[in-house]
Amino acid sequence: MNYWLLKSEPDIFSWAKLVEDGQAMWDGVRNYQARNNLRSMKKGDIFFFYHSGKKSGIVGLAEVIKEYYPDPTAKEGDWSVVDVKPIRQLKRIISLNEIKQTPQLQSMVLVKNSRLSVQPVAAGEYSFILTIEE
DNA sequence: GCCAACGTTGGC
DNA sequence: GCCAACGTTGGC
Repeated sequence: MNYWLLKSEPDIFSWAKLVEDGQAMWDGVRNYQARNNLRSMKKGDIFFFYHSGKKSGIVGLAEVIKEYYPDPTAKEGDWSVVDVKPIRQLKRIISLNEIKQTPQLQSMVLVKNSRLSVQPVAAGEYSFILTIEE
């Protein structure tokens, strides 16, 4: 079991939309590093759903329900998608600002490479974030 | 809306 | 293969 963090612009695809739809195909990834991470995701892996933009932060927990397959929205190139479903919303949004100010989370990819849209999360980081959720 | 950081493209 | 120019992302 691995943990991840996937980013989305809420105007493009939001947590609310994922909950409303019940599941989704995570398409549109056009960055090789992000794509490779996407391909490493296994069925049952859990990830943080992160909203980028004005109110950037982690909003929910979701799960991979289907491993990678070709991205039907890609006109050219070798791109992939996975299918996901929501698990639950976090009790509060864990903002990027808070993550940056939390010493235990300084090694997160989010802090070091904020642009990567599909990134791994260490098990320790995952469990720590859940402890500060309350 | 600006701009820093990063990735990609293409000329040489 | 280097690197300048350009495009995109995303925080502020």
